[in-house]
Amino acid sequence: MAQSNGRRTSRRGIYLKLRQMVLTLELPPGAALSENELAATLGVSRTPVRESLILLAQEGLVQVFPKIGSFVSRVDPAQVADAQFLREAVELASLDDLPPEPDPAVVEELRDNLNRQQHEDLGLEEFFDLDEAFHQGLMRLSGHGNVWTTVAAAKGHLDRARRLGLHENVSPAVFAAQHHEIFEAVVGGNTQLARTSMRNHLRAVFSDIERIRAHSPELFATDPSTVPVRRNVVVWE
Amino acid sequence: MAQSNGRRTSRRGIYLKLRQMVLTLELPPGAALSENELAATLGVSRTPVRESLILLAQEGLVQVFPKIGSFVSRVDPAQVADAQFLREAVELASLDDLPPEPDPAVVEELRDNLNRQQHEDLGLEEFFDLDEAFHQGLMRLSGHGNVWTTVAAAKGHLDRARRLGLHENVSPAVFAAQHHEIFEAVVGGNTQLARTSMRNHLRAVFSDIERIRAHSPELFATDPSTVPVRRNVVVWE
DNA sequence: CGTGCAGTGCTTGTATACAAGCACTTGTCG
DNA sequence: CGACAAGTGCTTGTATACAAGCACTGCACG
Repeated sequence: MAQSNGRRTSRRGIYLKLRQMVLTLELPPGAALSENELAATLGVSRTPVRESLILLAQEGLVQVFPKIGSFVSRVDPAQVADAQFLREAVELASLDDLPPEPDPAVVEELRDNLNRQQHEDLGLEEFFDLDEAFHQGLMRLSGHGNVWTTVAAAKGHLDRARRLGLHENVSPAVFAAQHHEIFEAVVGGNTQLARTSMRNHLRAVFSDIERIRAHSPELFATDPSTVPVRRNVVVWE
Repeated sequence: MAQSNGRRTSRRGIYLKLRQMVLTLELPPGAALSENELAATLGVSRTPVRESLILLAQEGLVQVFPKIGSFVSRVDPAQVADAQFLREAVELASLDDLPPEPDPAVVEELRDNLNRQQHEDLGLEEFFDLDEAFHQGLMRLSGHGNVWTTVAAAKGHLDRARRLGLHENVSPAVFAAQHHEIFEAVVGGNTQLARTSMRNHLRAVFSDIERIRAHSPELFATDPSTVPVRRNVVVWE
């Protein structure tokens, strides 16, 4: 329910850019962020950078330690589980509010989305974008499109865990098929089938994460608050 | 899932104070907020005040119009409905995850909470605090206590609408009784009854709001973005 | 060789200065 | 009298300066 008015400020752009970089793991979990360094790189002053980091910190994607440093937060399994519970509760409840006659425009949009998911040479980021749009479209179908904003803001840790998973192996094809199954149940008016399909889909996504955690534990937070490590000062020349 | 580390900064205190004032309607919907004025009142510089307002803006409690002004956002019926849907979905789903043997400590805490709700001379703010703690306690019972943080952050508009409602008339006694009903069903292990009780309770809270909206429409937002009005410059002496 | 302590360079938090713009007031001119 | 334009005072956005503190380096001394 972020209420940002459309005015263009440099902060807005920086916030979106950093957020994207964190979610896509271009800025990996644990990476050190320096307000000064980011400001220099982006060609602005500390102020808009700092304000962006504060917003990201409130979302849980960044941790700020006063007088020490700012870091991309490690993927917290507890927050992943919380986000999983949240999205499952919301998306399933949304299915109960589907109208008898869904908006044809949205249905068409979803159908087009599914077609694109089946393309052979689909990049990972493209798939994630389509996945996001698909789930949000379903929420819009039941009139709760804006609630997706809240869910999306809360599932940053889950999204990063998913990207870790799909980076390893596993083609998106399986998930695309599940999307299709959900869609057919929805347009067919079979709410019960839609619910079970959706639940299975979301749980499958979730179970993938546990596998990854055993594989790459260093990207996950172990203790509730892992100790921040100031990076060594490296001087070039 | 706000990830604020415990370090004490003046921003933290200011943010919490302003948030409280907005939620309790001490700063009423539509009120103009000036960064300079707030800074002077609180005895700090613009910086921590400004950063607090940015956070409140992201929560939707404040609207910032560059070069024009900052305002406490009017209660948006759409956001109230969104929050209602969100909390209902989450709280009902949480009941499904109740363990066979609930944590005795939390159960005791809830029982104590309910006792306090029955006090005759209970102030409104005290009731709201108890109400908040009760619902959060139920979530902790099923292991989803942290998800409540996300829900709480998203339901600012709903909370303000509720306060408008209870300011008018209606004693909290009715809601306290519903709390009791839910609690008994939970400790009795009757999940189905708990669900229906919870749903009825939340819907009762929600229906109260529609009544208020007809009564005091000026506090609600009408258009998606109501036009901000710069307050007239008043000079004393 | 080991230990302690000052020094250095970074970090974020806060305060302040300047820039850009909206809305209203007021003066001036037709 | 009416209308237009410059002026005034506020607003937030951005840039910069200073304050406080952590972590490490490296030297001095026992």
